[in-house]
Amino acid sequence: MATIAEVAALAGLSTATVSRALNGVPTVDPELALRVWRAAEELDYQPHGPARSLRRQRTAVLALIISDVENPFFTAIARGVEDIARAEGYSVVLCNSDEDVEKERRYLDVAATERMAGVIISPTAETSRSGVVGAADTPFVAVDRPLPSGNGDCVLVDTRDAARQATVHLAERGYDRIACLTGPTGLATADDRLAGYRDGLRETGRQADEALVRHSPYRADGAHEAALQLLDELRPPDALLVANSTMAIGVLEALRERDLRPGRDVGVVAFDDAPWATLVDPPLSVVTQPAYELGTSAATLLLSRIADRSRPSSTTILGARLVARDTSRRD
Amino acid sequence: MATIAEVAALAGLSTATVSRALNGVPTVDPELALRVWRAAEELDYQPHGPARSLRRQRTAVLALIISDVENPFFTAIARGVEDIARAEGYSVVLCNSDEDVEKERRYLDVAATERMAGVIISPTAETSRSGVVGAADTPFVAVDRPLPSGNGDCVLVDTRDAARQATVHLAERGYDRIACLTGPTGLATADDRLAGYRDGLRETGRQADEALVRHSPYRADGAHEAALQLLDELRPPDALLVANSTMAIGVLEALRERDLRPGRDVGVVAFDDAPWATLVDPPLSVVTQPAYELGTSAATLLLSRIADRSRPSSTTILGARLVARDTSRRD
DNA sequence: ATGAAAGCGCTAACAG
DNA sequence: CTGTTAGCGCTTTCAT
Repeated sequence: MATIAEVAALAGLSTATVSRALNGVPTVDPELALRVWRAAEELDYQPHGPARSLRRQRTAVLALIISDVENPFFTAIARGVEDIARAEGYSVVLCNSDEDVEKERRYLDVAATERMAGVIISPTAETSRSGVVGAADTPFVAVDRPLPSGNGDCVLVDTRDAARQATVHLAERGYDRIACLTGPTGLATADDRLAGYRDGLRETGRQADEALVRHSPYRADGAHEAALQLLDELRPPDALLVANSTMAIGVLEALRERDLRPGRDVGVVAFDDAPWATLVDPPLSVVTQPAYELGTSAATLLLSRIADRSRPSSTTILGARLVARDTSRRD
Repeated sequence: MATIAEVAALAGLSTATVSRALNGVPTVDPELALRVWRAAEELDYQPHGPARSLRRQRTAVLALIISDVENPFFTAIARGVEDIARAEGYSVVLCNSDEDVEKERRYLDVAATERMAGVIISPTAETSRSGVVGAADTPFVAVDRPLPSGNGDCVLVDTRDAARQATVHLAERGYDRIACLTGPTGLATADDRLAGYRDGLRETGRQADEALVRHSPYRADGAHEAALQLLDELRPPDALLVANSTMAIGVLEALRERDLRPGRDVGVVAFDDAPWATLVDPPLSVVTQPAYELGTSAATLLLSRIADRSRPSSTTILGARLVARDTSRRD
């Protein structure tokens, strides 16, 4: 592939002028600039990114590390991040940690090695233990879940309050034995939703009953099994608060297997307004989170941190909204 | 951040030895290697990727350019690619072209500029016009859709035959006026599915009727509108072949708005076995594509091309399978 | 087995 | 406004 030196030779100019022309430095004689452009075109010149990064000591790429590419919640975040980033001239690379500390660690390493400009990460449960992120000096912001250490920039959802609202809503709709199916202990969102559930129980004068709480990975199969267990108890719940939409799939399947109709037999509210939520029968009541805005806020925050690494760290908390549909209705 | 020179100084060795030790060259004295490792550890040394890439003239990152991160079909491909790539020591960066030639072009540029080792792309409808990919000399393979030019490595699904099967299936189940809701003209998968639909009509002795064909973007809203149009015709269809699962969402919504029950009133078969397909009422009949295998095959193919750029180009075609559930059943 | 030194392609002082 | 030149951090001959 052509180098800047070849372009310079063809244009009969120095590499410095070529570099300047190509980078749009305004002091270049327009006529020479034209010659440069033509020569570059002619040779099908492509700048050499690694060389440029080496020289400039910075890159224009951001890493976004999420735990599940297949979850619409995270892909919506990705869109938000992308939109902001590209407007500012950054590229975004999406990394899928799969809720696995090892993969996460590996991507963090790649980000450091490639000297990426910054990283937005939705930390896995155990990121905490290894202070990974804090160590590297790549700017970063946590999204959806704070770092265990609790410091650094982050943008979160007030998921605890949303869980509380959802629980109160179920209680008001006449459900009495409300269970909670949440994610793995240690994952902030899972813990918060559980806490909000307990807040809701307390608020409606209900006794917390540990037999009604189940943890499972944020996946359909785990939730399916957990739901089955719950439903097969001697005193099964009459309503379920489910911590994400992937889990909701497993839960709805379990209900069907037990011939229980959501809403009429067992109330259900799940986090995340998946595209299919209105298509299932009956339409699923959900807590909808501002995923896209989570992405735009995180990206904006990261860019300001990149611009000023000494700025005090900040936490943004966005609200979530209950969308009551028919799985939280008895009739 | 520490450089290799600092590590060398601390270890009391030359940078050459440090480089060798760090890269596991076997001729290094084990004791010196140990000293190197310790010094690197001590300084929290992170190799400088751009410098390494510049010197080595290659990188270990692959780009995967897909048209919709929110579509489970593509994210499944991504998983396949990732699994193969990481096993071979490559990282994968996911790029979302959003079915937009401009974004696609931009990512292709990034891949070229960053001298990525290769790219796997699901080309947008118009990639054809601009011979973009062929131009760059980054190795690439097309996945899911061939390049317009038709040359180069690719791995596809026999989607035309799958569409034919699905159409015949609908006919056999007693549906008579079968419509086809496909993607934009020019997108290979959209065209192929339409062609297969026509094959199926012919095979079952039916007349193709252009009034029963609709094109829309591969999105829920477009499909929703197109379905509504179709259903509001004087002689509406009694069955719908839908070209992907995102569109299926729009179609099912349209059906509900017109108070039509899938299966009983209007037969439906959609491409892609989305996670929610069994949850809707009644469970959705689908054509399931081997998305994950598409990803692994594409990655394997790309790696062999990287290893041997002169190898003859190849085309892999994987089969798809009809999964008949209840939306293609009258009773 | 180790070290010295060149050079990958680019940008940014600096000089003119 | 343009050219000369140094050097970013690393790997890899080439000597030793």
